[in-house]
Amino acid sequence: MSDIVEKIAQLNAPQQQAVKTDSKHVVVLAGAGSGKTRVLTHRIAWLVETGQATPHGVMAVTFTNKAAREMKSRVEELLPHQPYGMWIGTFHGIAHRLLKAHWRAVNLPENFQVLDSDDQLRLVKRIIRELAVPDDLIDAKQMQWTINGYKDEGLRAQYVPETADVHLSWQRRIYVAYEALCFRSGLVDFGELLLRAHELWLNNPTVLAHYQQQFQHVLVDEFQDTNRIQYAWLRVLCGDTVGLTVVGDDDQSIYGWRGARVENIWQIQDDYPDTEMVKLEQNYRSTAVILKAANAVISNNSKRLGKDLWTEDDGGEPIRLYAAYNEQDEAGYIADSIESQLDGGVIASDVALLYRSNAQSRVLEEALIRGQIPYRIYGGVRFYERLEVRNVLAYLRLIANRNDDAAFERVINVPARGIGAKSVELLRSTARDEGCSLWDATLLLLQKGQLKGRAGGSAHAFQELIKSLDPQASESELTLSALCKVVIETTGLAQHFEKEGADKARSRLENMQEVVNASRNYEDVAGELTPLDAFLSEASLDAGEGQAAEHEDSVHLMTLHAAKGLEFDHVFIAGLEENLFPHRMSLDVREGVDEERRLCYVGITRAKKHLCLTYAESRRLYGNDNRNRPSRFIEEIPSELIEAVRPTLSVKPTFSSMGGRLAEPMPMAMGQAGFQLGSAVRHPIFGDGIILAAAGAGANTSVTVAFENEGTKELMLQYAKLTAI
DNA sequence: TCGAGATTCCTTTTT
DNA sequence: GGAATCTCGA
Repeated sequence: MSDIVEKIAQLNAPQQQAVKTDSKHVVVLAGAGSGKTRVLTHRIAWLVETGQATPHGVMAVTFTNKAAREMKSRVEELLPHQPYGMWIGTFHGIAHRLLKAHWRAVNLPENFQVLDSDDQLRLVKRIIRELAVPDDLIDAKQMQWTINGYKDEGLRAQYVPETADVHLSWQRRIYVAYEALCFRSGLVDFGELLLRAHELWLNNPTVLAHYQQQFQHVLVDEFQDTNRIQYAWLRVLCGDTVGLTVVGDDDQSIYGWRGARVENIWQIQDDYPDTEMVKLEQNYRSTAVILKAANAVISNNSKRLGKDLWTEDDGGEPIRLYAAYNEQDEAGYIADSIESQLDGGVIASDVALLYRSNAQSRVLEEALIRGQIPYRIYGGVRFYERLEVRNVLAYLRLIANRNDDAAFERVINVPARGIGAKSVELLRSTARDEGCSLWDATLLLLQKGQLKGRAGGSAHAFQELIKSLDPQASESELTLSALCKVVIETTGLAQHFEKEGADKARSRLENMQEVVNASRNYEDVAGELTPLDAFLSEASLDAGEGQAAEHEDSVHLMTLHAAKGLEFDHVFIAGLEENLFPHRMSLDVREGVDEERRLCYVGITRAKKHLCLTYAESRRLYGNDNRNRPSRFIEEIPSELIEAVRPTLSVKPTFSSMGGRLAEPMPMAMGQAGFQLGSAVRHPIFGDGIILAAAGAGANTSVTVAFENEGTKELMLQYAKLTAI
């Protein structure tokens, strides 16, 4: 007890207020770097230590598994004893846990599976096909998006209003069919987890009463990211008795496009008039310069709750701004900067390189590789979303649940075993007519002898294979990881991918091996679930960001979205151009630019010591060159905070001096030499430079190169010993 | 049924 | 520009 009091005494006044308040309902508006996680963890410890809540009576909700893990370990550090039974998890994880415990009450099969977005898309496509939707009226991706949108809003298919609009009514029909199919297959998508958990409360008063009794206090992190159904779920759970503390920052709301509602912050105050609001405005993370820039940018948004972040720090290096010729130059500059930072003793893992869209990462990666700088990309294609991994998991899912149609479809013909589109179509139509799963349809057709020849034999063999692997049906006493291994080998997946060519195959095999490794962690879990079920549900609810490589000393590359919640000494943000950041797509969405600006604010405030922004005057995107003006966000930063770094070039490249020429066809000889306009090159005497222009043809081809230290020179390609760098 | 060329798509995406 | 998906011929 005295321990936690001491720790809380080290917090600043508003933080202490937020931690110790007796108010039952608290909204903590916490600016970037103001210690919101600290407040949350300390409040949990305070509630427990003062006896206002038992560990069992605390629920803490986050959005990512990573955040949940982090919170758990930090709470454990604060408390003298291991807090047993505390509910710390993601919305989806907690919902999953509830549904597993009360599957009967929400009308789900005991072994229901979580459907990830790729499977979801497949199901949607299948339904669009089956319903024979008039050609191209409905796009599957968009339909998936629509369904998720409905679910985020808490809207089931039956409640979607019927309309005369052809498009909308088809959407409604597809949604209805999709729900039916999920139900039949025992599949639950991400939105469904929340929806069912909400219905669990609504339809089962005794269950709700039980949990309202159990929990004294619920705490929510990143509250600005909650959507309607998540709030509704919280609201019902908390009722009139359970305490609720939420922490959020309206300025860091960057998931509006996914249904997040900042308004939920107001909603609490409406629902609970006694709500106390605490603002945390002192920033402990960044230098004054960085903070001023962030404040200046975000002040251009009008709809704000209004916070003014301040810091005791009063200095800081200026923000560097580099205007690159093109994305190659930009990447080269960033790589060079990082290299010299590392030479100066900076640790690679204290450096982050952020960008707006994943497509930007390739060029940046290449530059880092050239500079031999260790890096690691966060996000991008997640581990459990990789093709080979998903195939292994699909086999496992089918072993766990024969009715998992999504898994069935994925692997029935992978590796190819002679059951092609025709046969699968037959299975589908039978399944539809009989209202059964694809697995049962296969059985039925085999019995009736309607699945003959090669397809029939393969289908039978396939079913036997799955059955033989099922630990429950056979006597095999395989451990989970051994089962994984067997699956990879006996199903032929390993050989299947080996055909792909050396490099790719190796990484595929490695990833599959990684599944085997990951499964080991579930072999001796205690609980109601079998190891297989535990592993599968975890796999679908966890992005699978490698835990092992976490602490490797490498530069972090990620999108701005992925960077939220993290902090780094040195931050680079690349691609500050109109149409890229703010993104083109945001420009015609209501309040789209505001959200982009918040994203920019998030990016800037990741930096503790030093921030570098870059933009390219010309950027090759999707195969053609684009010229965009520097991002408006740059102008919004007071110029006295910025130190502009131009490439060392005597003449500033303008459209007429350089861009005009960019549009001209490049002389053949240059391409043959492996160069293009904008290529970074090295000359034995003049040093490093960038090719600005080229003229002539064949042996007479000359290039204009801007050297870092020697100014701009025109060289004959034939004689100048230029090498690409 | 399979695999190679053709065509298409391309913002972010914690779950 | 590149992957991912689709289509068509063998």
